[in-house]
Amino acid sequence: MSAKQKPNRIKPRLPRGFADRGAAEIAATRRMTETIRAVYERYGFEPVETPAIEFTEALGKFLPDQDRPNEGVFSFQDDDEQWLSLRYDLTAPLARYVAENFDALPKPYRSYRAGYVFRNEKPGPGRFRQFMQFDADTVGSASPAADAEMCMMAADALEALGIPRGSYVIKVNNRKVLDGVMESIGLAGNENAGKRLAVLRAIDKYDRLGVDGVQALLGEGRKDESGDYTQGAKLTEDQTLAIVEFIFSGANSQGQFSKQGSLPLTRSTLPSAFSVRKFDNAGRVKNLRTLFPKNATYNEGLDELQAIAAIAANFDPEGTVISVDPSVIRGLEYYTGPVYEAELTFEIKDDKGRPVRFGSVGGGGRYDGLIGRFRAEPVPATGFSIGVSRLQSALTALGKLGAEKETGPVVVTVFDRERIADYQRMVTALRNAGIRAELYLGNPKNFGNQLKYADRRNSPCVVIQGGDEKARGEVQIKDLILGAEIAGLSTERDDYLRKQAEAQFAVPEADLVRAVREVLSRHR
RNA sequence: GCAGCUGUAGCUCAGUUGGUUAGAGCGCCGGUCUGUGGAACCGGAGGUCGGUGGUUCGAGCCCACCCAGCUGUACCA
Repeated sequence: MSAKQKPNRIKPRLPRGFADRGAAEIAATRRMTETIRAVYERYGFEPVETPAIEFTEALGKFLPDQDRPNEGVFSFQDDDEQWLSLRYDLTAPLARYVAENFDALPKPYRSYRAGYVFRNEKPGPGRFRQFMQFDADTVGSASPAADAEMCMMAADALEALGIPRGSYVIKVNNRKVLDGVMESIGLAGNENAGKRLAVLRAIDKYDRLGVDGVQALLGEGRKDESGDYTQGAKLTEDQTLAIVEFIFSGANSQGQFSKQGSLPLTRSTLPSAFSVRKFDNAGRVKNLRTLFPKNATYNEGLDELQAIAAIAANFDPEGTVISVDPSVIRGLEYYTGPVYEAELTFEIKDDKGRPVRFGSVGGGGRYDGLIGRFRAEPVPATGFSIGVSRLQSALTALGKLGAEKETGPVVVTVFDRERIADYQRMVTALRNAGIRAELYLGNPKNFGNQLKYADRRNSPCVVIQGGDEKARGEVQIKDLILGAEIAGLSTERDDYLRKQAEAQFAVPEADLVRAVREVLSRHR
C-alpha cells in the first residue's frame, strides 16, 4: 500500500488521572463497596445519594477575592452564567442536602453514600482525578461518642475488606488541641493566620519528612532531594521547639522517643517505629495535658480525645488499632474538632520493586460549621470517608486484588451453519437454567478459532455438536479449565487419557444442562 | 507550579565514533487446519525513531526550543 497519505486520525487516549476500568476491576470495586455497605448498614446508617454536580457556592470553592472557582475543582458555567462544579468530596454535598431537607430528616441523621468525586490536580500512585469515596456521616450529634464510632466503624470496614488488625491504623487528633497549641505560643489572631496555616502544613508532613523536616519547615525552610526549596513558617526557636515537643508528647508514653540529643525518628526509621504498634492512648493524652495546662481550647480538645480514647479502649483493648496522634492534620478547610486518618502500615512496592507511598486510605473528622453555612444555627456533624479507589489500587499493587480473571460464559460452538437455530436452542436452554451462555457469533469457518475465543473469554466449557453427534442425538461438553491443566502437565499416558476423558465427553442432548452444571461445579 | 530523569512497533528493549531501505522477542492478525484453544511451523500488518527547527554531503544518534511520561517537591477539600 502507499506509505504516505495516511488520514489524520484522532489518537485514542485518556486525559491523565483518569482510567478505564475492565471487568475484573469493576468486580473488585463491587465487592469492596458491598462489603463496606454491609458494615455501615450494621452500624445503623442509611443510604442517600446526591448528584455529581453542585452549585460551586454550595461546595464553597470560590477563590478568595475572585468570582472564579478554585482551580482544583472542575467547574463550568451554566447557561444562566451560574458556576457549577463537579463534587470534590461527598461531605460538602451532604451538608447541602441536610440543610435543604433539614426538617424532614431525623436527628441525629446517620447516612452513607458511595460515589465518584473529581479533583483537578496532579495524579500519582493511588491518586486520580476521578476516584471513588465511600462516606458515612452523623449529623446532629456533638458527642465524642459519634466520633469514636466513626473510628470503630472505619476499623471494622477495613478488616471486613481483608486488611488484618495490625496492618492498618486509625489515627485520631483534634483540631481544638492544635488551635490551643498555637494560641499558647502566640499565634492567635488574624494577623497570624498565614503562620498557622504554615504550621499545620509542616506538622502534616511529619510522617513523610520526620522531625528534621518538620523542624526545618517550622523555621527557615527546607530543601528537598531535587534541590527545590520550600519556605518555612519562620517561627522562633522557642515556638518551633514547643510544637516539636507537642508532637512527641503524644508518643512519649511508649518510651521510645526522647527529646534530648538527636531526634530519633526520621524517614528511614519510620517503618520500625510503626512496627512497635502498641498505643497507650490514655497515657498520651495524660502527657499532652502537662504541656499547655492553662489554655481552654487545648483542654477542651483533650477532653474530647480522652472520651474517644475511653470508648476506643473497649473496642480495641490490645491498643493496636486506634492511635491518638498529635501530628494528624487532615484538610485545612472545614474540620473543627476530632479528625481521623486511616493508613496502611505495610510497605507497598511497584512493579519495579520500588516502595510506593500511597498515603491515607481514608479519613474524616468533625465539621460543625459546614451545615451552618446554609442555616442560621450551627449543626454539629462528623463523618468518615474510605478512599475506595486508592485502597483498591493499594491492594492491587499488593497482589491481593484483581489477579483472577472473571469466569466467562459457556460458549455453544457452531459446526454446521445451517443449524444455527439448533445451537441457539441449546443456548436458551442453558440460560433458562440460570447458566451464563452464548452462541458463538463470529465466523464459524475455522473451528479452532471458536475454541480460542472461548479460551479468551475464560469460558469454563464449550458445547460442541457436529454431524456425528447429531446423528447419535448427543452433544460434546469440553471442559476448558481441565483441558488447560492437562496441557500443562506431562502426565503418564493412562492418567492423561483418563483426564482427557473427563475433560471432554459426550452426553445425550437431553442431558445438556445437567452435564454443564456438573462441569461448572468442578470449578467452583 | 518548581527540579531531576526518560521518550525507538501494542508491550519490553537493541540500534556501533553520525553512513544505504531502523531491528529482535513477546503480543496481534492470517495460513498449515469444512472435527477441537493453550504446542509447532510459515506468512502478514504495525514506526513521520515524542514534536519543531538547526548543524552536516548525510541525524534515531549532535545542538536549541517545545510536548508528554516518571520521580521528588509545592498545593491538596
